[in-house]
Amino acid sequence: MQKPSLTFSVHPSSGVPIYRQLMDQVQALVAGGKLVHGDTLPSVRQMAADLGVNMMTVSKAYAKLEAVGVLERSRGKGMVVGAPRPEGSISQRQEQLRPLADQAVVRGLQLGLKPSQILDVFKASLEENQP
Amino acid sequence: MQKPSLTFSVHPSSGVPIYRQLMDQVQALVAGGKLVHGDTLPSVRQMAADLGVNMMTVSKAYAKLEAVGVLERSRGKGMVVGAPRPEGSISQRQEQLRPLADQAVVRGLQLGLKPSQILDVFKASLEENQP
DNA sequence: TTAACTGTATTGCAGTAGTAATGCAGTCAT
DNA sequence: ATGACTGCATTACTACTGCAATACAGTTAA
Repeated sequence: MQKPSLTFSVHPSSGVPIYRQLMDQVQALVAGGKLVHGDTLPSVRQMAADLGVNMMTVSKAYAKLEAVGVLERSRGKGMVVGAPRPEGSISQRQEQLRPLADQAVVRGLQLGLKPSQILDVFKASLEENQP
Repeated sequence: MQKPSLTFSVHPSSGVPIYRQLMDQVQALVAGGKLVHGDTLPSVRQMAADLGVNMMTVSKAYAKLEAVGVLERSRGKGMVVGAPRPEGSISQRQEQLRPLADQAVVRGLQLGLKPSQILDVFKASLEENQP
């Protein structure tokens, strides 16, 4: 199933690599449930044309997303959103999340925010990304 | 004031650049209150010898930390932990934290964790980094 | 002043990241 | 079988990153 109105955008001179901007957007859509198992994404050529970039750049993003388990790809067909496949126990997965959490927390403290104020940011982010 | 027992460590082949590993450690110590305004850090040569790396690598880490406002440096003297200087309103600073929070949240969702489980990770991280 | 400490600027170099042009290869409707 | 669509591998080039060797420059106490 092709989702009609998914629009992506990249900012080539933002410092963040194009392929990564694209990855993040797809990943957020999947994590947030806007894209679910079975949905297809625009072809590399389509997406490349839309964004005005080389198709290999798009391909690279897709490839990395497959490596992470977000997408499944097959030559001649297209890119499809993969089935969610949680690996390991809950606490193991929580452990994996820890470094990112630490990074954010340290940054928050360094901004002079109180723990409760930092927590509020996390809560807000959770609400907005809620599936 | 020199803190006697601060020990740093780097893992050169971890993929994370040495200077960044060092930055993160110092930054975490400052954010967590283990290093406060006025404390001095080991000299670049000292630190370089301890870690077994080039002193320019240490210097680079220190330089970046100064750019971020964590340290103050002056030639001939040494590196000193700067005064905390929160900029902008609370909500402005919370806004700055938002991208990092989003990144962590998306990752958590992608790991198949429930919002409450993600929040638990954040709380745990906050406790451990508490000033 | 000088010794012994501080950090810095310059330069070089190897490795990698990011992007792209182009041709190859699988799939499917006709 | 063929055309039109899929994604992929190869190659190449640029720019940047990370690290280091070395020489320079400020500070302070004797």
